[in-house]
Amino acid sequence: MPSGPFDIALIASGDPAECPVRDVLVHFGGKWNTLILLCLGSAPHRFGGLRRRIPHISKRMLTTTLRDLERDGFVSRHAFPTKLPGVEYRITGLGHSFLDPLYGVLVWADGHHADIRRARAGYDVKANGQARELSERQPSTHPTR
Amino acid sequence: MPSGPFDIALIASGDPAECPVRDVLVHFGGKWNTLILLCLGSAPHRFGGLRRRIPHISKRMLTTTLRDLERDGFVSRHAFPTKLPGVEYRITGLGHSFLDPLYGVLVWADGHHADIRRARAGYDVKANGQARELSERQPSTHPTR
DNA sequence: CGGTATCCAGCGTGATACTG
DNA sequence: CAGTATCACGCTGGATACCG
Repeated sequence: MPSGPFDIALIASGDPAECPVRDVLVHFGGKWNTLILLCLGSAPHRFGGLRRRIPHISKRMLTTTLRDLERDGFVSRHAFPTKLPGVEYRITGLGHSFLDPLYGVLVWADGHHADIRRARAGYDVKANGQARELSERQPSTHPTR
Repeated sequence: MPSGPFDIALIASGDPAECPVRDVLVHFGGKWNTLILLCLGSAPHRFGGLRRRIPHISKRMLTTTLRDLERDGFVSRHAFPTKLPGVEYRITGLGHSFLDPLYGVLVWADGHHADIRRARAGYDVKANGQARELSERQPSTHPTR
């Protein structure tokens, strides 16, 4: 099924605000979104718990990303009004259903990581070789500034 | 299968350059990457052909994104040295295999678009309501600049 | 046709300090 | 504990002009 063409117009259609797919792709673009979703997918977490499980995230980015995910209905926030504030984040049904396609990407990434690195290395040596070739023949067409 | 937890460390591990998953997620993050991949997935395209099929893309962004995809082995470039330059871009085996997880995401996005919009609208009215409530009680704690 | 070069605005992200 | 406020900065992407 996934082998058929997908309608380009669905993504590229005029107004970006009207595009369904971009709304979703945003959650891949963010640096922390997938991490947080993955964490919450395994179990509910408190704010501090998330910070501990996600190595380099700052409080600010954790907050803003959680707000984003909450806004789009991927996670829900539950604050219990104890003396010291305690807040738990859980994944919603919508968020959970999103884990399936996400895992698909992750599995692919894991399986093809080596291929990508190899392609990249090959491309880079080729690019460097050409640059050297050019600069040897024409010391400076563009005077480097 | 996709229901099991995925190792967070795989994504969050110390050095970002060492992370396999981020290498792939980059291709979702870019504004044009998925569009181009989708186009080339249906058939090989010339540079100009891609520009025509992807509404608002500039020459610069088309070039840079194609280079990115080429570097990572998703597409290949074939220039035939005719009088007027002609260049064809094709999707590679690696790129084609990536279409499967990509379609997974796209299908999900299409199916849950309405849910996201609804969640977003609900969140926004709630946020606005709270803001109004606050400003009515305390005219200006922070003098708004 | 298929690009490069250059400049620039905006946004995403990080660091730090303060708050209830 | 769970944030918010503020500033700084780099990178992405857009506009424009030029090139072989």
